[in-house]
Amino acid sequence: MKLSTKGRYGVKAMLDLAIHNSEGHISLKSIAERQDLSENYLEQLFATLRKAGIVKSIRGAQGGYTLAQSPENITVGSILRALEGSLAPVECVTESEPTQCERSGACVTKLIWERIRDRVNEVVDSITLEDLVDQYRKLNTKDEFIYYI
Amino acid sequence: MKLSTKGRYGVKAMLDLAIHNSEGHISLKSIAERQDLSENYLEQLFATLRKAGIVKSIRGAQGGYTLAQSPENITVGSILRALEGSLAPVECVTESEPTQCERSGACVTKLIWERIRDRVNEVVDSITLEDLVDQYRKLNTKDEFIYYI
DNA sequence: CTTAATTCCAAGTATATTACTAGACATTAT
DNA sequence: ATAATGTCTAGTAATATACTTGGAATTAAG
Repeated sequence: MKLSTKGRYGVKAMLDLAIHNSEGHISLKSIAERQDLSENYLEQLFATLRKAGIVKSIRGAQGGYTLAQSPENITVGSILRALEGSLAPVECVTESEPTQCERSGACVTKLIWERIRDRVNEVVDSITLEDLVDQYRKLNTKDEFIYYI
Repeated sequence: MKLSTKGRYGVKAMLDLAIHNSEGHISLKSIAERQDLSENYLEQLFATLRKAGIVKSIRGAQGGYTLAQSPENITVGSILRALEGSLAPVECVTESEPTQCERSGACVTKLIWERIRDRVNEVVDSITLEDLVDQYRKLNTKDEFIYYI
């Protein structure tokens, strides 16, 4: 039941981007350096995020990425689902195209997996990038800048 | 964020065992046949469940397994955590021995992972084998026996 | 116009994990 | 004595993860 690095790095990188959102285009290189992540690997994650309409890119020198929507409209859930796929704990309760077994109509354990799926989605869909930026600013006051993400 | 087959098969097999709990010792062979699982693989899962004190075994011919506690005292959470380890979505918020990074004291994303962990635990700890057996009996009335798990 | 900085794209790869299988041994009811 | 079980350890094929590599396309700045 672990998230992969895609989800973890993705949220971290998106929070970094949100924190610097007012500064124009942000390069992956700068995000990778600040967050100590592989730039090449981040490229793949941001390709996915771009296709999901969560970030916008500008190519060329001085190019980079910006949020495609304002931070209060980007949820952790949308980031995680873009990068990880459905957060359902088993295939058969995936929201979109569940691959149902022949017993799915009256499966007892399925009820457990659905409840887990729904609670997880509730949590991640209730937290926006704005919430995280606010938390970040509370923890990182200007006089003791420590940059925790 | 997927469960492995350990967790899925484990809950399935434990529900099967709970359903047949009144019939004495249940062999892995019979569980494997009814649930269409590998008997050898189930052995490994039940070795773990036995060490966790969730099932008891009787060796020799006509031996098998029984629940170590009554069904209302065995939660899905205890089964899943025995087989999968912590259900936390990332290592750093594992309940017992979290491997903390140097930033953990004031990490923003950590708050997300803790909330997911807590909601998942709430769900699985609130569902007992008795609940599942009840559900099962409702879905599988005697006159239309279909044995869905 | 050239260069450097960037995104974009497609493959390749080492490592780890998963989901088993295989086989030998120990125990016990019949 | 035998057959039916659980117990234990090791091996293994397939898959997924977490990247790396290399090159092409784009564009701001000098």
